[in-house]
Amino acid sequence: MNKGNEMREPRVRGILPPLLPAREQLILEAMAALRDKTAIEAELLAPGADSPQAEARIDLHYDNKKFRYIVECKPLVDRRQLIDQVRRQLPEGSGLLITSYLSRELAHYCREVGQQYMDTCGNAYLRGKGLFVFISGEKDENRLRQPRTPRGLNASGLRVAFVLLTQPRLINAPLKDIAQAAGVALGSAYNMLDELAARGYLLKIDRHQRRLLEPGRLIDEWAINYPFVLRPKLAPRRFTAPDAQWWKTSDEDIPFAWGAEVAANMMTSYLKPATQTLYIEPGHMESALRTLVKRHRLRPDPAGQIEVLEQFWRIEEGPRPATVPPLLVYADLLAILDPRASETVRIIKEKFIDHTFDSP
DNA sequence: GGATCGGAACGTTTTGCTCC
DNA sequence: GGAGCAAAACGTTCCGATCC
Repeated sequence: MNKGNEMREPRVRGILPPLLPAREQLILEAMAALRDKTAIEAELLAPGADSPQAEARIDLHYDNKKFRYIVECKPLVDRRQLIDQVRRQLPEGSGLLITSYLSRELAHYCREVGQQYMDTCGNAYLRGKGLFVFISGEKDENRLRQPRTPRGLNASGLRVAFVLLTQPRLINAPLKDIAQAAGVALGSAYNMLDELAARGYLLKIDRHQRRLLEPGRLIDEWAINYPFVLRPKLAPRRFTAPDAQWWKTSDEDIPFAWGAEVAANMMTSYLKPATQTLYIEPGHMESALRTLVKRHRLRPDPAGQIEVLEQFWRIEEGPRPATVPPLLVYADLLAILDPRASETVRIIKEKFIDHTFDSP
């Protein structure tokens, strides 16, 4: 807590208990901040016989009077329950909570319940005979300055990016909807949007407006990373079928969507599928597989041409599409590394993906 | 042991309602 | 119409469990 003015070291008296260095530092910083804001001098003391369990005591000197406090030190106070817990531990009237930063709301709560506090940003609530201090709303500058380090796109990041790329209406949707569509937790969706913004893929205009930047570059990065990062987590299973043409049979009653080569065939009529990839909702996985196995006499085979994966996104309302979104077909085909597929890959990208973000 | 993620808790903003 | 309030919706932060 040094804002340009040379700060004197706060006073320390007596042999301090085995206080953790970080806690001692916290108390000293809070004492210095209080002196900066109010000119009230503070003195850190060892706990006395009256308060052997306390972390420390401090004396505040103001107007030729001394105010003694029993200190409870909490590096982080971010919720009311913690304040209530401290209140129960400390003696009424002389108990003092010292923390790194107390938000305006929690500061007001402390005042409401009568819990005196000091923080290292200069916020304080102190009340005694001839003493009244209430400061709240001082910002934690260290916290505000913390930079964010961009990381690579992980599985959750790929999930979120996928729904933004394939369902562009979600870009300005509430976080809750994005999280639900991507199948990730709300906190993860928030972190992943932050991640996309940090990597230059997303511009947060305000609370309700976002814009996808460089979708082409994001599509490329997504397609490159999907086979290695997200795909292995989709519980892949392989099968073979006695009839190589089994996939031509209509299975509309089973909740799955075609990916990779079969999807490419349906979209372009260009590629003759040698392998079949199916995406099934996790909730329907077992029943759908049972039906497929029975109907087409599939049998498990680690080297089989049929691959079954969990569908990782939630589809929009309406009839179930027969194929997965073009972006996923594109990524699956790229991963196959089969020269037969290269022309189809190009057609799918040009015809089904690139135009999606042409207009603003 | 560190990284990641889900979910709870909390803070803030928006929306809807009532009353004047 | 708009001020005031409450509830709902949403965004943000952080803890603890789990995974690697």
